Amino acid sequence: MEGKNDKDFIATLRDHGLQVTYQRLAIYQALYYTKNHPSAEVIYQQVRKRFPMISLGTVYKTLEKFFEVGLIQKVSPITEVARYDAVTHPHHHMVCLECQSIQDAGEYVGDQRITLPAIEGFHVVRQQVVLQGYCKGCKGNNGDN
Amino acid sequence: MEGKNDKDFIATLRDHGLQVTYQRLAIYQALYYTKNHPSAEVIYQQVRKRFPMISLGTVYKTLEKFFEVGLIQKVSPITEVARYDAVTHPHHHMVCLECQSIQDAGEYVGDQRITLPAIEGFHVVRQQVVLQGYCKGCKGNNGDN
DNA sequence: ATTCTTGCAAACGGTTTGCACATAC
DNA sequence: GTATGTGCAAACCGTTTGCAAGAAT
Repeated sequence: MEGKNDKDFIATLRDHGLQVTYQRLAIYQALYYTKNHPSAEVIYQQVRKRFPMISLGTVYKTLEKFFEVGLIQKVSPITEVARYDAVTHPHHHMVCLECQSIQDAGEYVGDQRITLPAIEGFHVVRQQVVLQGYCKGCKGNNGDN
Repeated sequence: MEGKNDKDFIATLRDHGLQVTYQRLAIYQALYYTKNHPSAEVIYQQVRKRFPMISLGTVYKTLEKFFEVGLIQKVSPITEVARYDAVTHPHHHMVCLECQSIQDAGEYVGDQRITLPAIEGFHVVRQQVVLQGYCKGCKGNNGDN
């Protein structure tokens, strides 16, 4: 996981059906060697050190492309815009990937102990399970995955 | 939970230390009687049917205020801007409420069966646990909760 | 009377888009 | 040579902000 050279990265891009450019290489490497889940802006600043002529637009387009072919993950936001809920006690949500609807999915956060390793040093205030998928109405007409 | 009248709603607002206006009443009622987790825009359109002079800015300010005093919940987005991750296999995330940093929190989504009732009709593609709290560096200097 | 809220419009910031030029294959 | 990607700048859209007028206590 450490000793990856340019050839490996190029192969990875090709394996995902992507045309290889040095911009894509730089962007993927920058992301690969970061544990921080950086934003597009942060990646842009990082890559710019080596390639000052790169544009922020390219970073956005490239990340979106990477995400489309499954090379990287988009951590958040879950929905494009903020959504509100009059129900204040903690509960889970099911978000439809097609129509963006959100349904409640049970009220078991408090009871249900989600045991995870390696959270020493992290003080948990809230925990929420987000289920992404297709709701009743949208099932069937899903293109991706 | 059904037979709430205006007086009840007014009391609820007062209980949360809020000054009562008909705009706030309308916004809260609109949200209260919706299971859809609507966006600010949707709430605006809804309320506008009864009060055509209301402004979108007021809806935003009001929802933010409601959220501050704990009257409603903001479902998403978890972070303000999109964040990316070269690690593609499903795993949980810890999001710091202070510095917005994101750490991985284990890779147990696949194994860990999160059993929830009432998800018939919903086809789950991904499930993710989001832990919100304070990271090592930010612990202590937290103002809210 | 004072403080808080509203409405309007402008500003803001992250993201997307259109297009001419450049590059990968 | 053709299709695809890049850079730039403008557009876009959800959200926030500033301020004067209005309403709540």
